[in-house]
Amino acid sequence: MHMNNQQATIKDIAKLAGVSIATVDRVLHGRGRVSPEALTAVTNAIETLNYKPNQIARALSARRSKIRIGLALPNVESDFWGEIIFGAEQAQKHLEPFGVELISEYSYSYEFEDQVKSIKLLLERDIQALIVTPLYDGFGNVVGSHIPSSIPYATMINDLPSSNRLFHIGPDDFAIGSLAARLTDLYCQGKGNVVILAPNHSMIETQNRISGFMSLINQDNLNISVQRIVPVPGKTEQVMYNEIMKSTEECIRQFPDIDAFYVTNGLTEWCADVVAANNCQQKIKIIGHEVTQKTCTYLQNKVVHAVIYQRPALQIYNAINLMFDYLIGNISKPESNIISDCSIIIKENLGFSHIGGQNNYGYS
Amino acid sequence: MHMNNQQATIKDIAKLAGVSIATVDRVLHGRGRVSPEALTAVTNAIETLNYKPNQIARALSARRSKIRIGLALPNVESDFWGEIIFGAEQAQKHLEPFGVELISEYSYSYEFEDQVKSIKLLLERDIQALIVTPLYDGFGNVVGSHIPSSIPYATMINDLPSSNRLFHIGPDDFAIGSLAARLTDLYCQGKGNVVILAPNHSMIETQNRISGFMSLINQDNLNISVQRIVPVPGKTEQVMYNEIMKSTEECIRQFPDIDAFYVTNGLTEWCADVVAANNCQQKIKIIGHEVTQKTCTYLQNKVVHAVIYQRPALQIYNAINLMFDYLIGNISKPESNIISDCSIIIKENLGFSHIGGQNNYGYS
DNA sequence: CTGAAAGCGCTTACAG
DNA sequence: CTGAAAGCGCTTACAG
Repeated sequence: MHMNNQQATIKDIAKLAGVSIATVDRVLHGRGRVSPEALTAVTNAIETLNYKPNQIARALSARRSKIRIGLALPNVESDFWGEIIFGAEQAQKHLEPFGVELISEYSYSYEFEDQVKSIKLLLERDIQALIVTPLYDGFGNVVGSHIPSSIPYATMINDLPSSNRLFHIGPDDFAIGSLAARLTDLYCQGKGNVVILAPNHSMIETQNRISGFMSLINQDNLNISVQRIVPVPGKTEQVMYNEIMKSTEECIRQFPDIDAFYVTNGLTEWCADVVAANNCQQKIKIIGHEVTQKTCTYLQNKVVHAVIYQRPALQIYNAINLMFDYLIGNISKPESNIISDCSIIIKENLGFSHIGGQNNYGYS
Repeated sequence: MHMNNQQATIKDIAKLAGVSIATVDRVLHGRGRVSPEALTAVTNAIETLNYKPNQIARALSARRSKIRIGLALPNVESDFWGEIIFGAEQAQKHLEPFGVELISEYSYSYEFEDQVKSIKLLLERDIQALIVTPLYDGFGNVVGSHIPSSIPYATMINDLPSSNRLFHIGPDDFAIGSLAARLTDLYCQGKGNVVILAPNHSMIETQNRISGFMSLINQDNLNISVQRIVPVPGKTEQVMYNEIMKSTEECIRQFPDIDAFYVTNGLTEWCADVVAANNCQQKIKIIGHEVTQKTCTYLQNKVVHAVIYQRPALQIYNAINLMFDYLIGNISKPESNIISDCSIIIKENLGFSHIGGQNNYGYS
């Protein structure tokens, strides 16, 4: 006898509906043709027994056919994208018993064309879904147009809002820009001259961070004066590296009464290199983004004062899991825009913050 | 033919070792008697094929016998413990297909004796493991002695370091005390008089937070002067509520030049109630712990300035999953002391911080 | 000490 | 349109 405090199984509803489990399965997935009578009988049985498919059994069974998810990612700033890769590996490990295979293609620059190549390669390998951090060229072209509509895809970190992506996961850039302004205000003790260093300046994400930054200053009437917003050019690690060093150096010269740098992206450590080299760390605070190994040291030494950490490993881990749940039918349609939880990292919480995706039992 | 890029299964190693899968299983779990020859053959096969048991299949099979995990938790401050319950429900949902059943017993006070009763009730219900936030009486008695050694148990939030608990998960209280001092310093713009309000004052966790707070002041030579440390008595919500209101009121009277309160525990909102009622929010900053609904409002209104959030839902979610992994043999011995990642919550990141365990795709 | 068999709950050909 | 059967990879009695 079936205990009624147990979860009903497909067998239970087959029995109650007076059909075979194959028919129940057909109803559950809406595939194959089912007679109207069978359909209602099964639907009712599902209702009365409050049937929830067992995901484990579903997964074990699904193992017979591999699920391939492609990842098209830049691999430029090594700490940041390395953490993404780590998160993908965690997801891989977690989903391997479910028959999931991840196929990665990296572009070693922020060039749009490189990414288009990556996506082509992935599509040749018979992937069922794709996760991409979309890059842009200067002409409004987006990678979405290179993905056939049969392949569901998600964006991560950078969005393609008007595309037909399945979902996007990433920070609220405007909000973290405001947060950066607050941190700047706090570390400047309520008064200071700031220069904003903006790599990837033309990207909408960067623009939003800057807007958020300016907005809080206005809204809260902060005594923070933005001396200049400096676009830092470059689409490869080497060029960006040289350019941000140069820009930092110039700003230190040009603005002798500067109190803080706000670096809008993960290149914070290179700005810090220059500030430390010029021995200005007492005078100039640095507020930035992301956590790299060197940034940790600079936080310890009080060269960098606060960074906003978007937890890249967790983002891709979640993106992959969400895509899997979608492919396997656990969820019919994910939330379209998932805002990542970003952490404030300062010297005093560095020790217990789960950096690099390590030690987070929530996903390992 | 077995593709060598596929994970080996128990069948593969059985074939290679020339035994049945039952024997392989015996070797894997060290149960039953196995001949030395079979043992080495299987061990070698496992080695050569780099065999990893499929957790999904294991779980599906394990479903035939329920796993019962007991939770002995206080349920006093409703927002905080409510979030714990939410996290447990998430874990329940996640692990239900694995045949896991959670059995909760709550104590509606922080009284040691109430918790001992809870544990007795749980033990009567044939649980295989236990997770507990241990309470203390005034005589050094601990709940560990009430748990038979056959039942593995974990502590959460409060530790029993010298007990034979399997693992502990919780914040580094000393470190978050230091973090609180830094936040106080920042919001006081580098100078201020502080009163520490300390509910659960006698608990080692509270003591550690206070030590951490004082320690950073000394170590970094902060211009923060702690006017007084006020123990707030009470072991039930009602009493604690009255007492912290009273203490806050008295401090506002007694220390007219106070710049900030540091509330060492999750009762921050009640301190804020009094500060707001006395219209002191312009003058007195509040730094505290945990996030409640009212605290969110107070953060918005700048009555409370910063709280340190230990993510209770995530902690119990992780504790339950870890215990499950241990029971099912996925991990032989968890790390003994797992430091939770605590978040800084301020007005500017309230909007995108995943509060209450909601929206965290890492565990739902 | 060992192996054949049934079963966990689902999916997927296959044969009607 | 429908159902019996095999299978996903493991565990658990049961019979030798």
